[in-house]
Amino acid sequence: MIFRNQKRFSDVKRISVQDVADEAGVAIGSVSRALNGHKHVSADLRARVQAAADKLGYSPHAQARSLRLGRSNTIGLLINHMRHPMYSAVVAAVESELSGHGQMLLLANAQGEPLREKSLLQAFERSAVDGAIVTSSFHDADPRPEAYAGSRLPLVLVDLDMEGLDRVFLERRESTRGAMRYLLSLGHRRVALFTPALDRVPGGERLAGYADALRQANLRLDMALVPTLSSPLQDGFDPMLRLLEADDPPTALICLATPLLAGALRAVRRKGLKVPRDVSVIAIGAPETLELADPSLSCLKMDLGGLGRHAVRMLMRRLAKPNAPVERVELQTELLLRDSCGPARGRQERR
Amino acid sequence: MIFRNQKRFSDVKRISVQDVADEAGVAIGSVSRALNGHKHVSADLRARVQAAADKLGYSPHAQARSLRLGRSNTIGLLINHMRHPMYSAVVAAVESELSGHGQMLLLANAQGEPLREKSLLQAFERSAVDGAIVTSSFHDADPRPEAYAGSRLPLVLVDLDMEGLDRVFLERRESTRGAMRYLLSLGHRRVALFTPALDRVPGGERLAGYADALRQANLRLDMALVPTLSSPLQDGFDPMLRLLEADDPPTALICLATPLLAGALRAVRRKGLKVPRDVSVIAIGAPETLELADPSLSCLKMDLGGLGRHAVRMLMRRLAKPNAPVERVELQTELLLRDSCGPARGRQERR
DNA sequence: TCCAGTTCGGAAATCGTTTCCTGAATTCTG
DNA sequence: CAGAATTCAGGAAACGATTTCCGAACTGGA
Repeated sequence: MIFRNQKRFSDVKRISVQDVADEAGVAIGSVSRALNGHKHVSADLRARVQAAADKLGYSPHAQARSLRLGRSNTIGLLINHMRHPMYSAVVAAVESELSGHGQMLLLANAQGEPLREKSLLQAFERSAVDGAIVTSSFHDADPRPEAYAGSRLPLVLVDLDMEGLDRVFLERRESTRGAMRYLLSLGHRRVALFTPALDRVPGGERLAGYADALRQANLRLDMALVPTLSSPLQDGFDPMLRLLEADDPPTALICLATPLLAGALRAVRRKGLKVPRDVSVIAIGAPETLELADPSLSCLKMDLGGLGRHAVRMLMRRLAKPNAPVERVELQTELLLRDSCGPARGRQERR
Repeated sequence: MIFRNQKRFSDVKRISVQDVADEAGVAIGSVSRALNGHKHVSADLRARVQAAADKLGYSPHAQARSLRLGRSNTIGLLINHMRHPMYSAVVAAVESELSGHGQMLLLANAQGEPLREKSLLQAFERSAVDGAIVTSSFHDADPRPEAYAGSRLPLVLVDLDMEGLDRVFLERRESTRGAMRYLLSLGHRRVALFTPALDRVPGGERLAGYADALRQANLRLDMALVPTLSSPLQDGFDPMLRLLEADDPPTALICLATPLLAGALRAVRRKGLKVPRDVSVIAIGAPETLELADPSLSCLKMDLGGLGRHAVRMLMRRLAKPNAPVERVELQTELLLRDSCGPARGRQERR
């Protein structure tokens, strides 16, 4: 008999401040003042109202309250690729950070479609969220300033460095250069780089760092080692196999920690090669997602939690002081050395 | 000059149905009727109103509307462990399914704390979500019927089989028995089982299936092979190492695909053992999260997407017909054989 | 001509809350 | 003790949208 079952949804009326007022025998306005800790409320009234509210199990209707107050204590989080491990980590971080601020989280997924992204931002406005955090995954070469700037909402951009808006993003160029320099110092001369969308910001930055290191070492940039990949969710098997079967195969790989990496490692195994004996590997991603790999993979460690935490902090700051100067935070990316890199050997010696 | 920057948040007034009415030179009621597709609205009026709305960029205030309408087109999703790969997959599935229904998603994380879970359900009620999907991770031996049944919201339970509420959950006992039987058929006699919280539902079911298989094979259940694990996020290294260094070490492992598995595999490597030569492994989890493992891991494949899809479908159904009979869906779990299991050898032969 | 049906304006009620206004009661101040 | 200041609480307005009710103007058909 615990469950009155389906019927319970319909037959329970929502109790309002009016009901509490009736119960306590006071005016409706007094209830509100008593519950919201206004000054100029007698202890007696406060107690009576509190008792009545408890007895009836009253809890204020958030929508009505936010209609009146003009704020909802809810923020929107717009994700572009939920399946991308990077972004699920951001969701987790944002949620956890937000709950500490007494805010709720409205989540939406634009799936990388600019149109959908725009309509979701509008939906956020309609829902009267207080602000929104937007993570862009597939950046256009020219990001979409009109969509963001046209929004009436306070926005924080995650992982997209766009003028005029609060934003937090990961450093990529310098750290990729560092990873590359490390591999070069081990004697590697042919290093493959697997990162999608080289014509857009994240991929472009990595390519730039990669090229920087080659230039500094007076080595030629061979774009055959940097295959064109459309999506981070693409399987890396075919591209890697092609490279390994080509004339002058790579002895090392820098690769985004997505199915790209899983596929690339499969290709390495398929060819009977070993990491790090034959191929050194540096993954780009969160160490947690690399746990299953053997040997443990060296990686460029992206601070995904930091993205979420800073985004929330920035948004709260913006809500508190709407006219504060725009903030721009670049999170450092660290090269974490583990067991997947070794000295180059093999083919080079024949030269 | 595209960005009027911070000031744009304050100086743009929200435009209301009244503004649209003025712009179109019609009455406020007509605007509402025109936009909401009422009958008895001339094509001319409809066009004029639409034009005015577009020109002003009007979009109705969701809070005000839902206050009046009594529904918010938002549903709540209560997660218990965002970091658990299982639940992030459910989030993704729910989000994607929901967007097809024109609903928004309010996300909250109870972090496995019953108190927090209860207060979040209340927050959902306050937020006037139309319904909620609740995923329980750490089930109490006796789940929390009072919290769920006491809620005024239409609820769908994910992965918790509780009478009286719509629910979808994974089959565990039978599939674990199947995995175990398979390992026994390969000659394994000592199989470790790594699944947390044996005294609660998910762990208990698996243990039951494990024991079933042993009983059918007339083998003794040795609880030394089923260590007590407090959390799925615990590292499996220590427990596995202890087992491998004990007198009669396991030759196979069935393990939840979380840090438990990553740690257990590290322990296997640490002892200089190989999968599947020395230790056969069956993971319990989503194949996507196992991609990096070498060799590729056989697994009990949980249909996480199915959990999310069914949950949304059930909730939509419940909202449409509040008095429909309670629905209960059990999703089958499939044993996916890959390269991590082999015949038992070694120690057994000495017997 | 009359009646029924369509179309739209205007005003008012409603959802549940907070806040402003106002008046009464009480306390302080000189 | 009179006047000023403060405290307290009731009543009503406001937030923005939808909906209902009523009435007026118009159309078309019998």
